[in-house]
Amino acid sequence: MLKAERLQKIVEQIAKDNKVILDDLSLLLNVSTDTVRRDIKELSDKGLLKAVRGGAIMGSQVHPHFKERQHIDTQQKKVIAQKVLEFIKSGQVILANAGTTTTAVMEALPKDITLTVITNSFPIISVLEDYPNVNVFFIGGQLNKHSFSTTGYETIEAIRNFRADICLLGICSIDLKVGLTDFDYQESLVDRAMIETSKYIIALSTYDKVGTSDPYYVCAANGIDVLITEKDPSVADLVGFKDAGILIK
Amino acid sequence: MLKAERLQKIVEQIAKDNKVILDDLSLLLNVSTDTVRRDIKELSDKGLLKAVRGGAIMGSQVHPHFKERQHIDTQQKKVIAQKVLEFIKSGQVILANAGTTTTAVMEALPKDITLTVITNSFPIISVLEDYPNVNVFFIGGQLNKHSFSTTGYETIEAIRNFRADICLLGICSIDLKVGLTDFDYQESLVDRAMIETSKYIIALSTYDKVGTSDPYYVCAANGIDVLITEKDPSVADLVGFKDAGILIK
DNA sequence: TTTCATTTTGCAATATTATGCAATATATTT
DNA sequence: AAATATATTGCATAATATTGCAAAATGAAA
Repeated sequence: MLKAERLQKIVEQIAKDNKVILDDLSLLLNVSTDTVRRDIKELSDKGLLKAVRGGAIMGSQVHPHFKERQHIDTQQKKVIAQKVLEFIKSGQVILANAGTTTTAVMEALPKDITLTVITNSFPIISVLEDYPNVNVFFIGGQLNKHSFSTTGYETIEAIRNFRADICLLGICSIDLKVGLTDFDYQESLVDRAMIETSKYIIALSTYDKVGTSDPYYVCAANGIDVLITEKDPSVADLVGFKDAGILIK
Repeated sequence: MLKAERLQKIVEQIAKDNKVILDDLSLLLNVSTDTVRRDIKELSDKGLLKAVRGGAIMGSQVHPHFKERQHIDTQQKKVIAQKVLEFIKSGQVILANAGTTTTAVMEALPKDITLTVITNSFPIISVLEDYPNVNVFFIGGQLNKHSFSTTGYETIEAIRNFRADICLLGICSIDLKVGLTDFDYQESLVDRAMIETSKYIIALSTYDKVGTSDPYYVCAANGIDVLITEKDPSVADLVGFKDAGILIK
């Protein structure tokens, strides 16, 4: 049986019974429990179900579409998320922009952490739902159906009413000379506003975005305090940022 | 049975009966009371219920979580949604509050309709994503994890910046003498603000909420223009509203 | 085809988690 | 205070998860 078939059957089962059990699937699909476990993990990463000990159950029915687009570069983003955690302390006020990387960071937070998170990202909201001690403030505005976030005048104005300890900035492009840039004008404005109102800027970028640029300027490279990628800080392309006074992780 | 299933069932029970008893659960779920106790502790840590001697009761919020409410009375809500459609014309500006009924209305909209929708409800956003001609404005504010909506000062202020043609108001309780009331103070304030800034108020209520009341006042019964339930307008309990000048559908 | 790289899969060793039991402690009722 | 019910703790066992690894399968390029 093809792997794709297996995944399909698992999804079908879940739709039918609201749950699947590891051993049952192993028997039904004629593969080891290890494989089933890996399959479930994969589907879980795509947000199609929720992996639990011993099997899987239906994930959140409320916003399934938010999660479906997050399955790109999952591994790198998880590495970045782990690196971010050392900067986040209980009780802080965190401003987070919209993006799959910032969402991955939220997913990596310990379930009992106490924080205030301010964001304009709907996927982040759906993650933080399950964090009882995280106080969430959502920034309103015009819905952007591509980024699943709000933008526009009201969004910018609302951001200016906050002072955050940390700004978590998932970014489109970063280049030592050009600085941070975005391919969406409205989002670049949001990023700017977030940077201006935060004490400490942590930029999150997968390594392939380093050295690239987009049409809309956000800020100079040294406008950020930390740059986090999934690679080791000693990688050649990153040392330039270090020399510019940016902490590389 | 999976542990995750057990936890779900406990939460369901609590939502239904407002309480659970250790021994009952132990029997129902086929696990020792020790395990049930540990499950309850876990859920209690997440804030989903309050552990007490001998079992558990509902936490601070009296009403069940949106995820659970979403699946009750679905049929009635669909009937209501269909009735609402005749009031909604292309090009209008609609203000919608948070609730499973208003969400059901959005789901019933024709996919190609042109509208502007202003809301503080996250589930409505996730529905309207798929409507290419619906311009959506989200009202920011403090996240309320039970209703999946925003409330608070900023929310109220933002609402006041709009003028809507129609206000779709999913309601908690309505009584001819007491008027509209809500069980959540913050949401009652949002409802008030929405009513004040809209030209035409359509209240949506399943029939079982007619004649009931909650602690927080929203507006007088005749403060609304239309009342829509799943029942026929000729039903005895509804004619009183008709006499008060409210259109019943 | 053959070769090489990548992905998939199963296995084994190890770590983690879940569960029931029993001993002890604490609360509640009589 | 005594009796009863419920909680807490530590522990042993079983179930499940994770990790690294090697064999097999698959796919792409020569």
